[in-house]
Amino acid sequence: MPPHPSLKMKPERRTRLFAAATREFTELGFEQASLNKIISEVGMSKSSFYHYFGNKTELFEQIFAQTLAPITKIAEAFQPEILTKDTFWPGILMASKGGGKFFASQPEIFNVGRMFHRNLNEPNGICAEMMASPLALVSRILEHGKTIGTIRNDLPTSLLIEVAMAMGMAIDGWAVENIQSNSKNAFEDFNEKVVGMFINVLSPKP
Amino acid sequence: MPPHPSLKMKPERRTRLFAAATREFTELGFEQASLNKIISEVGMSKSSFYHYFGNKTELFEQIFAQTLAPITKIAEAFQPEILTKDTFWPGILMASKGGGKFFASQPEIFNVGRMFHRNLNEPNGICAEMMASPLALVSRILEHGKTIGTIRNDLPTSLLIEVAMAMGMAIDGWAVENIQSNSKNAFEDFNEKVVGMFINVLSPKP
DNA sequence: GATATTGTGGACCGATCGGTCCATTCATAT
DNA sequence: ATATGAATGGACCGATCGGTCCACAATATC
Repeated sequence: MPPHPSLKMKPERRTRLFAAATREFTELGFEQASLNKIISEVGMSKSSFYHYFGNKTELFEQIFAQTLAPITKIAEAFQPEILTKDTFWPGILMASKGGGKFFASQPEIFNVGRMFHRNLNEPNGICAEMMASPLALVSRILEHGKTIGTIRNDLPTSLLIEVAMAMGMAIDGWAVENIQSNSKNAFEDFNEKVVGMFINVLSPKP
Repeated sequence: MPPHPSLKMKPERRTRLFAAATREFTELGFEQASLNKIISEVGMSKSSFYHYFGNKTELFEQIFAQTLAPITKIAEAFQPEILTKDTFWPGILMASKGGGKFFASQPEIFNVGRMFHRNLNEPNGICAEMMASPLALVSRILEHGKTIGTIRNDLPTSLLIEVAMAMGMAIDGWAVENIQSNSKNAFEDFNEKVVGMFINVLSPKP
């Protein structure tokens, strides 16, 4: 893959464009988002935009590529099969904290993540593709957890995935709007409680 | 409130219109749904439509009024304050089963419910209004549960609401697509497990 | 059968959409 | 100074949107 043409843009301009686009995509969803509004917001003309991007979709994809793709790389390197009955949940918790740090280090990633979530169910299927490998990872984690007895076996994995994803998104959305305190303790406490909720739902029931 | 003009339509035609609209609204969301497509699908002209409806929004609202409003009436009559420590979760389970029966008795309500969920986050705010009282009810249930010690007190109610709602929607969506067996036993089992998941997440933690 | 009311087809409207096109400007390298 | 390619402004395109309007058809009332 050759480098994307938009990388030739003046970085500051590219950043402002991406910020405006992220806001618009998040608020309205991909289809409903107005490309006209995005570019007029940053004072860019149609021809300039189409000089750097083939179409609206490419803008979306480039934002993803710049901020979220590195995370999926990390996630792909994660080997759930290594986890044992004793290390399973601590491993998840550690990964969660690590991910949290990564997120905290570049805050705009929160917004991109929300944009991503917001558009998962759009009929264009852009996100569905990008989500394929992370989804497969979650599936692997849950299936492995079932074999070693740390994940409940009485409900289908597909349901557990849906529920876990929905919980994660809900918690993330709530956190973005309600946690402004940067108190590190509070954040760690919260993180542990969140993982606790997943344990409550997903671990085997008597 | 005078009766809505659309009630004068030939019932069979109204039903077909509502079915097509529900499908479109569910698949694409309110804004993205094409009114042109809906009416052409049922062979109705623009003028006919606007003879019975003031605008696109009224169509959405009428579908809601016809199928979901009765449920919210029932929900509003529900008095969570009556529940005690012993009757809390059994009461919820019973209500859940009752609701399930009501749903099962008129299957198209599933589709309308999904349409409703699908559009909750749309920026038009139509659903947000309709959702106000059900949301308030959930809030009352959780707050009351906190005072009698059946709901965990270590996390804010607003977060618990978000998580519970997200779980419910995820489970509902999964069930609609994956439960076709009409085996009554299987359904009751599933219902109990679902309530169990809510108990796992929401009940107090040591 | 004449009259009034209700229902209907379809052309039309302004707005907005994503996307194209081209003439001009700007920067850079020789 | 000039040639060259990248960058830009802005008019324009066809399509689609929700919604309006009016002339005509159907139905009901007398």
